[in-house]
Amino acid sequence: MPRVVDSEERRQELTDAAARLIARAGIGAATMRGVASEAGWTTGALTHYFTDKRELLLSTFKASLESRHRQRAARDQAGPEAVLRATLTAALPLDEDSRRHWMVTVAFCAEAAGDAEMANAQRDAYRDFRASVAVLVEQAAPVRGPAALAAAERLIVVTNGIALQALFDPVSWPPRRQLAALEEALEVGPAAVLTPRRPTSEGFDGTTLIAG
Amino acid sequence: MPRVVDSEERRQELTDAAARLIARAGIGAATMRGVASEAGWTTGALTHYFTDKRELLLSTFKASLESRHRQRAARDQAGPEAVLRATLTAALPLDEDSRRHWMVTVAFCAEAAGDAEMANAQRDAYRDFRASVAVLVEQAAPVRGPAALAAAERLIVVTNGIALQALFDPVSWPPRRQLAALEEALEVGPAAVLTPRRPTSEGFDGTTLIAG
Amino acid sequence: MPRVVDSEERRQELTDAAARLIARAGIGAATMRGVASEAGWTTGALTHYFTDKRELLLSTFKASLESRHRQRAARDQAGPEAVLRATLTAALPLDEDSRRHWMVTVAFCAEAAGDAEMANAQRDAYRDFRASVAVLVEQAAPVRGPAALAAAERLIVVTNGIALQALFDPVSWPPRRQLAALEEALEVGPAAVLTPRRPTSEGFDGTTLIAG
Amino acid sequence: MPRVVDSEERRQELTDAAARLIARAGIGAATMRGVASEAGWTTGALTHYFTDKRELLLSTFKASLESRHRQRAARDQAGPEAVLRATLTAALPLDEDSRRHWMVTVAFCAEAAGDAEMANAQRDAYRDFRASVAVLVEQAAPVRGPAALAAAERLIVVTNGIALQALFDPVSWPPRRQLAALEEALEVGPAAVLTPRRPTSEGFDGTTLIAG
DNA sequence: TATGAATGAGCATTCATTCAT
DNA sequence: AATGAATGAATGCTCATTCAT
Repeated sequence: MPRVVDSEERRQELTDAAARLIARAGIGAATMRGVASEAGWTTGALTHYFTDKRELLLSTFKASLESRHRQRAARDQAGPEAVLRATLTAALPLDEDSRRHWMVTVAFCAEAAGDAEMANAQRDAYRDFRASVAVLVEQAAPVRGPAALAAAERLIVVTNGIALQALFDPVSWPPRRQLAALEEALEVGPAAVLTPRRPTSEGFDGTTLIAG
Repeated sequence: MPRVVDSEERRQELTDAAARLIARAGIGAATMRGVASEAGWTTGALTHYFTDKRELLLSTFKASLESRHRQRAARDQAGPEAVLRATLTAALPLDEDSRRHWMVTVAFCAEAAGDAEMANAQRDAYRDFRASVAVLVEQAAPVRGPAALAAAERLIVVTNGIALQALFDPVSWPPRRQLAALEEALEVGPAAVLTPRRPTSEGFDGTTLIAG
Repeated sequence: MPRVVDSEERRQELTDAAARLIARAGIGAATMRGVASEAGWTTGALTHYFTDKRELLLSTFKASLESRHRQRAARDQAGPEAVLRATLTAALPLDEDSRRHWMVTVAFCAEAAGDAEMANAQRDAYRDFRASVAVLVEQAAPVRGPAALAAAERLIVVTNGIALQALFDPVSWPPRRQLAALEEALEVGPAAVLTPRRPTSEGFDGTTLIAG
Repeated sequence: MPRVVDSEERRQELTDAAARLIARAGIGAATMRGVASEAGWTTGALTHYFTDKRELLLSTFKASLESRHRQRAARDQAGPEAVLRATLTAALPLDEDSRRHWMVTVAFCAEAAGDAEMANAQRDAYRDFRASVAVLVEQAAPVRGPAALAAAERLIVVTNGIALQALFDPVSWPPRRQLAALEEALEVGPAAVLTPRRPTSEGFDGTTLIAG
């Protein structure tokens, strides 16, 4: 009998390394050698678990999504409003981990152009997320069906918009600002589905932070 | 006597080719050979106008921005509200050209990780855009200073959020839907700075479109 | 107690798979993985029975020879003329099996260049065959000693010449033509050691077959 | 203007190196790096002139044939008997050069299995040779049409048979013996189309040479 | 100015081989 | 006996880059 190995765990280990590398040094640095080295393995081990680089990248993207989903599921015991808030919050690049997911997503988008399968994977992931948020909206607010889906899209518009700016200009968009902007959108305007959590005196005023 | 060549025009020609290639086939296809071939030149011509690949990419990104700015400037004769609308609209991937700019931006973001100069170029481009929009807001609405900047950010949040979803799922986000979503955000909620243009019965209901 | 395994039988099984693969897909396809897969085993099993790839190839060549010898021995009960005829006939690529032996031989020749041990194995195999044929000639015809050896060489010249052409152009050299050409050489000219078997009206006229 | 290079000459230079390497160290040694090194160039130069390894191998085989043809053409001024003799003689591995052609041919055969295009190239080369020899037979002997083609095949059978044995066992088959065996076949038996050149007392007795 | 020949490092991938189980 | 995880060197090939013309 050969050495017993948890194949899925090893794959996870390797896609984690790939995600780290992509987030830290760009998609261009995500070579087979680079990923193997980041993971502390050899290239041979990499090809043992992934047929080729494309599959590694695809798996890295999917694992990154899985990881977000698992985090989301872990919060499912709270009330529906809290869960919706937490779900959208988890989609913001607030810490190293979520920022990494965003970098993987963007890198994957840049790589997916001209690759139908990758583009579809990304589109499906987005639609899944939209559907999940719609369900949460139905649970948290008195909207149903198409209206819930439209509300979900409005919320994702705001979340993604914040995330992208934070990705481009992290200094101007520290976690506190991202959260304030999301909170405001959730409570005011077309994306508003939640009642204000607290009469925050802080507001959404980023200008004082654009020092750098 | 050497042939007279408009150096700037040639560079534009080459960065256009690079942008086309990146948008069509992904950042991975943007090799020196590939870009030269797309432009109808040889690699030698490429290295004649750009010291190396990095400069080519950086120039492609900057040229892509320039191109957007030029389009924006071309509309400056209209009223301030119209100019603001047009500016944000121009930031949406509504046609081949603007979609190309977005793909370049995303590719550049994926490439910029771990490259301070590239990351700064992207951040500065974002800040320039924010400042431009803030000026337009001051001209179009009764807000000034930091409040105008915050309003600009809100508007960019919405614009980028729509753009990113449209990039991931073009089928669900045809031009008409993108415009409706932007219009709604401009007129309702925290990002609202404009008075409704028309009592549109259409609204922002994407659900009927999410069939495919 | 370890499983009881007929080691020799297993080696035969593996070299057979190697021969099949070489004949079907060329020497380049004869990788350790490929041979193991063709045999229905893993690479580990392969290295269990052969110290390395070189030994596998050498064994495959030798096993291919053994197999021919065994077929020859099986016919030894017939009269000397028939045995000589059968021996040379068996050296022609008339069916899948003998064609396979020829492909292994050729592949081995291509591989043996620059490898003294392999080259010697091939030379010795050739000399063994020559000696065997010489003995059969002595039994079948009234020639002895050096003259029998020279006659054997003449016969092998013809046999190999037919075989090589049949290998290059199987369509022009179907089994019937190969046999006719051999028969003619055995009965006429410098290689003739046998009396004509039958006054064949067919003759050796390949031209009608070279249509395709 | 770039450096002026005779592209065809360079290709010839590279395929020559490949042929040398294949003959000296076997088809397994004919790697891109190995061939480049043998030729005194880099791998980059190799891929500049050949799209991939397969094309290099195919070109090497074809160039090897071309070379034989050129040598044949150079003798075309002599009388028809001499030309036929010279053509068949040139097909024997008598010197380094012709031996190299044979090794390339054999290596190519081992590689061609499972590659239809390569196999066809080899078959066509064989058929071309057969047709050429048939023409020479018509010029040198009073046979025409199908009979000439059959005679050509008989001669090639002998030539190839001698060559293959000489390839396997060069010590037993020095040039003198190869020539004697060919001469004998040309003048006696089914392949005889020529009148004896001289009443040689030497005959075809290889046995005294099989010392080593 | 522009070419394309040439470089050689680096790429993804395949391979023979080792070895713990 | 047999597995298959793991290695790392080597492979074919692509690439950015240089440079003589």
